Amino acid sequence: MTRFQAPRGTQDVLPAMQPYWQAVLDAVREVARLHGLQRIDTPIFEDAGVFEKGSGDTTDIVEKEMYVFEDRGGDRLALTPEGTPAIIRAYLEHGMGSWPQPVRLYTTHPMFRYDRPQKGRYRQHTQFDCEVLGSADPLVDAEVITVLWRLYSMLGIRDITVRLGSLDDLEPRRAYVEQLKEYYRPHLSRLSEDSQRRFERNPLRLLDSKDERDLPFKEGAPKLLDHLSPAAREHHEAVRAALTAAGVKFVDDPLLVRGLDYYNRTVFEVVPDDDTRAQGTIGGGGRYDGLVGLLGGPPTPGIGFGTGIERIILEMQKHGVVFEPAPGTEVFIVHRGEGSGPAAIRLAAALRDRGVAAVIGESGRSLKSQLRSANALGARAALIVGEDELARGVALIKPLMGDGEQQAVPMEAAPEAAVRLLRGE
RNA sequence: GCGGGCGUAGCGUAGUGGUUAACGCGUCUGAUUGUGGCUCAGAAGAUCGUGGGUUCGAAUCCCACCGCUCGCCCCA
Repeated sequence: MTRFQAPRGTQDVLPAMQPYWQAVLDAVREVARLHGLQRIDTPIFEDAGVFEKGSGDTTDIVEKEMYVFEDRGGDRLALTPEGTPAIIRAYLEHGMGSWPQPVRLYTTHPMFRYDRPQKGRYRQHTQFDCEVLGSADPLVDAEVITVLWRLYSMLGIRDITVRLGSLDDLEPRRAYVEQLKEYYRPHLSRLSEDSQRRFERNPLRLLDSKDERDLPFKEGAPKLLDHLSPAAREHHEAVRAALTAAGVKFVDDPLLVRGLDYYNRTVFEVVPDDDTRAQGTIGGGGRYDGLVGLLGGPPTPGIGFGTGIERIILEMQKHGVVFEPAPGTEVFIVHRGEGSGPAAIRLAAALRDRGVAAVIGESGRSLKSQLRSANALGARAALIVGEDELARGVALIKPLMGDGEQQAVPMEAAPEAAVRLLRGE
């Protein structure tokens, strides 16, 4: 009999890791409140078309990483590989276009991508996703970036930089890409295999190559940021000015290209200053003014980001963020002998009615063993109900912190006595 | 999809051709009959990732597969 394992690229979040998750989720909630973001939850799976149309069916995410399946009714469904198209689907489905604009939404949602796992990359991960729909204002771009910035700072993550780029609008970008291809075409045979592929598939990525064979050509290549259309140039400058005003540490990154087709104008990533690996990126996003239209809606501008909670936690650990053990059991109920079980249950219920965390020892274990459990759980007091106590109608209350004496109290008064003891008499 | 590293009790490790695979932590039990932490004693817990090969003999050497992990492509 082979034992089961968690599927490749998935992980169990064990109790010891929960404080990190709790801290991140708390911070997400708080930063969302501060920025006026409203929570939305979309299904784990969607019609596969939402992503094929939305994310773009030539993107890696859709082409090689999406979990697609047919359900018993014959519908083609996909496990959510990224949040934006799903949220836009909901925006359109529920007529959010007639809510006060812009609509500011966020979620934390599991994402699924069939990819080779490695540090910071999993087949199931969780993203904090934020989307603001219905505004083309560059101030909104900056505001969205400050959501990320504030979140990271709340969590003790420092030494990070926002990389800021602009992909211009669709038409001017096409012209630029032609220019770029013209520049590279004569050198094609001397480029790396990766870059030869990029030339066809995603020419913008040519500039992002780290291969030695490609480096000599990068220098003279036309840079997107130097060839922006006037409107995109103005937008980009406005975002920069706003980020400066907000105190966000950022740099222009003329090579920033993102793996999704729908972005235009502002794109950004947040990377740790000491991490150059691709999956060092802890968050990223951009503007997508054409996407709502692609999904069948009226022309509606939008911008958003995703940030991986697992990566945030890795970064927190790198920064030495640690948590006090969460306060657990307050009162441990030790019981022994005939009829003590129901008495213990009754005590536990009475304690919980008073808001006290109570755990009952296991039947049949010695007092010593049960008290050891109490100690292991960090309980601050024990209530002991044995044969003698049952016969006398009392419970023993024993302080486990400090050096108080244990004493007998009437059974009915025991819960209140425990509460008083926890309060410090 | 490509390349590197690693698989020994729940966890961390030792053992690198020779009896019943060792240690620490953790778990459970006990230290005069009903009392935690510290200490002490004992116990349970391992098909040495799986399968094949070499050998008188394999955790140890070889091969394949599986898994984990790190990096590349790409992404959070």
